[in-house]
Amino acid sequence: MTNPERAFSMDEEAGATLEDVAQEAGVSPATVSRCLNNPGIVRPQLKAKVDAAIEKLDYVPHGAARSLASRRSRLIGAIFPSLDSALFGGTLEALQSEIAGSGYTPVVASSNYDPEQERNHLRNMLASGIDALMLVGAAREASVYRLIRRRQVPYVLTWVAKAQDAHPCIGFDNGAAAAAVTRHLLDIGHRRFAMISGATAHNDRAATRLAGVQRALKGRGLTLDPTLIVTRPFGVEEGRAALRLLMERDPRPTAVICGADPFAYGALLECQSLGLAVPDDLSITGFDDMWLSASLPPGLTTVRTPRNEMGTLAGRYMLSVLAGEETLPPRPLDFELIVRGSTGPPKR
Amino acid sequence: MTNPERAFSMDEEAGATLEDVAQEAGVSPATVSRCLNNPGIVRPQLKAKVDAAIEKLDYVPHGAARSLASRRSRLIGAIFPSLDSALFGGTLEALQSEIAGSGYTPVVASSNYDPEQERNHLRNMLASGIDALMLVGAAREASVYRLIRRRQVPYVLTWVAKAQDAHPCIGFDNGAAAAAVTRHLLDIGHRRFAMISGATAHNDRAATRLAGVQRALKGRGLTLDPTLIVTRPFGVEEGRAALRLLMERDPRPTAVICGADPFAYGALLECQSLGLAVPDDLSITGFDDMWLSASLPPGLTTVRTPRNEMGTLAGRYMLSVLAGEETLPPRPLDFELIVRGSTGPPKR
DNA sequence: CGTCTTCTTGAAAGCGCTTTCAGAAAGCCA
DNA sequence: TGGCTTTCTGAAAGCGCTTTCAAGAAGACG
Repeated sequence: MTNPERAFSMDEEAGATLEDVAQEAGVSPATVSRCLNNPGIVRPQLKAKVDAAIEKLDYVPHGAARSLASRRSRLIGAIFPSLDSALFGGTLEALQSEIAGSGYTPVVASSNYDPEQERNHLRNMLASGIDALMLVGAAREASVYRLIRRRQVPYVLTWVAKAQDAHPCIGFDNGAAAAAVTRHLLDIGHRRFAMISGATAHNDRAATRLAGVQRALKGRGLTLDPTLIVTRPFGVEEGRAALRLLMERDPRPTAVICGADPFAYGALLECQSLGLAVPDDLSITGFDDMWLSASLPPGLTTVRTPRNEMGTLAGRYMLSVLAGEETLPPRPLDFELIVRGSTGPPKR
Repeated sequence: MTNPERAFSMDEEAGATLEDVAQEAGVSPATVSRCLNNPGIVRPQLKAKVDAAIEKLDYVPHGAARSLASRRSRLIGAIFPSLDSALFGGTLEALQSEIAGSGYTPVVASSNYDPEQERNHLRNMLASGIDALMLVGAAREASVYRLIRRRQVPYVLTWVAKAQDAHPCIGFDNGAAAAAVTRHLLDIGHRRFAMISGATAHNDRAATRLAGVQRALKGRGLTLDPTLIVTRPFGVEEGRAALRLLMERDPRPTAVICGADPFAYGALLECQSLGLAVPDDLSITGFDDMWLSASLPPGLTTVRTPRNEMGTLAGRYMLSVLAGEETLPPRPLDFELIVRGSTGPPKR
């Protein structure tokens, strides 16, 4: 057990074990363990000795051993569709801050919007024994959820307000948000709409946003002309290209609803190139209120989504479930319609 | 917030263990273990039986037990200064893709550019038994490196080309990149420079970039007027504010070098507000070639940094060290000066 | 001052897996 | 076919920690 060498050199290679600490402090391993996990029940005097020994030996508990014995890994998995836009970064960062205080660490993966990759990462994470799991969106095969349930891992879906099978969700209503944007445009007089949407195939957020727009239009007796729906991967350049395409339609739309801010940035920039005045010739809206939306002239009308809050609450929710508390995910979070200069009454 | 039906029961419905698999397949646990870790050495016939048993029982190895016995966690730590800009997201995503194939998963944390937080996360990660570690930048207290070395955890620093104490680095020369930008401006005739820099306190990348600019100027017998150096937290609005400030100087600079693209985006937008023509009235440069740099008129002259490549190579380096191969980190990676419309000869 | 609780503590049994080590099986050569 | 080497397999000993369980110490009470 104890390495005899270590008695002589403090800087031995192997880290000190709990047993070493026990010996140093003159107590049993059990007591040291208790000091670490349940300090309340050990006599202060002993605890002080143990703390001193820990300090002296620079002891760090061995996570795997701990997990094995306690059946908890203190790891929380998080799988995002992508990490290299600022979109999910905020959620991840908030999640991380929230759980760090409780000694949990997130393990993360990016699925590149690919269900297959997501499933692989999930398998991997389950094998490494994550205690809880955060996913984005609800659209995935039932077998994936079965896998999770089977392992009894608490999980939460983010970026969506509700899912079909009563999965716990922490998010906002994408459809309502898209509808709100649409109604704003309707209210100021627009009648001919176009939409630049992210791919809806495995992305229920994109799909729901599109549906929200359509629903709002239908509520006023209008429909979204299918030739005025352009579906693209997310990106500024994609937004530019999409706008150029839309401007070739006849008659042109007077408002372009973008399913994500980067599209809208591209659209705004392309208008500038084409010499179109925003909002007089064309109104443009975004989605998410990302970092440039306030700054890019004339200011982007968009929906502020609670992306940090979702991370925080998802973390809090999982911690609470892990603590054995009876927990219900909060009701759908609020979004906020931010009206800026990129929308106005149609002038034609 | 409570519910009689608990969302999840904490009762363990134990999953199949390796021993169950062994029994099902009629072999010893050792053989099953070998099938998992070293399939080559077990007779195909037996392996088939084992595979069938694994399939049948839907067996997933227990990560903690595995780690404990093998002394490897298959976890690789990565601590970033921030995650909610797109800057480090690309590095993380690339790292993740690179190591995923080898069965490793990244555990990540964000330090918010705060050494204290970084240290805490590091402790946490060491405790959870990461096999390797990726950090950003080299500037941190020696005690932090001691902590890592003590645990014998292979590590690599990214976003820097070299560090004082021969830490393994995978990155590019920030100073040379900044100098390249500066020389470009010098070459087209600029003589009066300003800089918008990130905080240099615990950020050696920012510090090195600033130093690179100063070095390049000194090479041509010029200096950077201290009143023309504005230090700000990264952000578009901060860039705007900084530019406004700089335009109040007399005489005005003819070129503003930004230590990061978001600053430059803000600066460009503020010029637009102020009615300044870029590049005729003012040349502006950025750093990192982020997603909007090509699109934001008139196109931002900037330095393309190998942010994905750093993630990939850092992953590859760590895997290679973990595989016991003798590995040298690659020589400093290339950056690329991208000249776009935001720079031109001073017209005044 | 003895008995009954209530707190603390230590001994010991694992948690599920990997990995020697030694033995069995199979292959090889004469 | 016998003796030797080379594969392959199984038994068993942990990896470092948590967590019963029972015993000892300390306090409460008559």
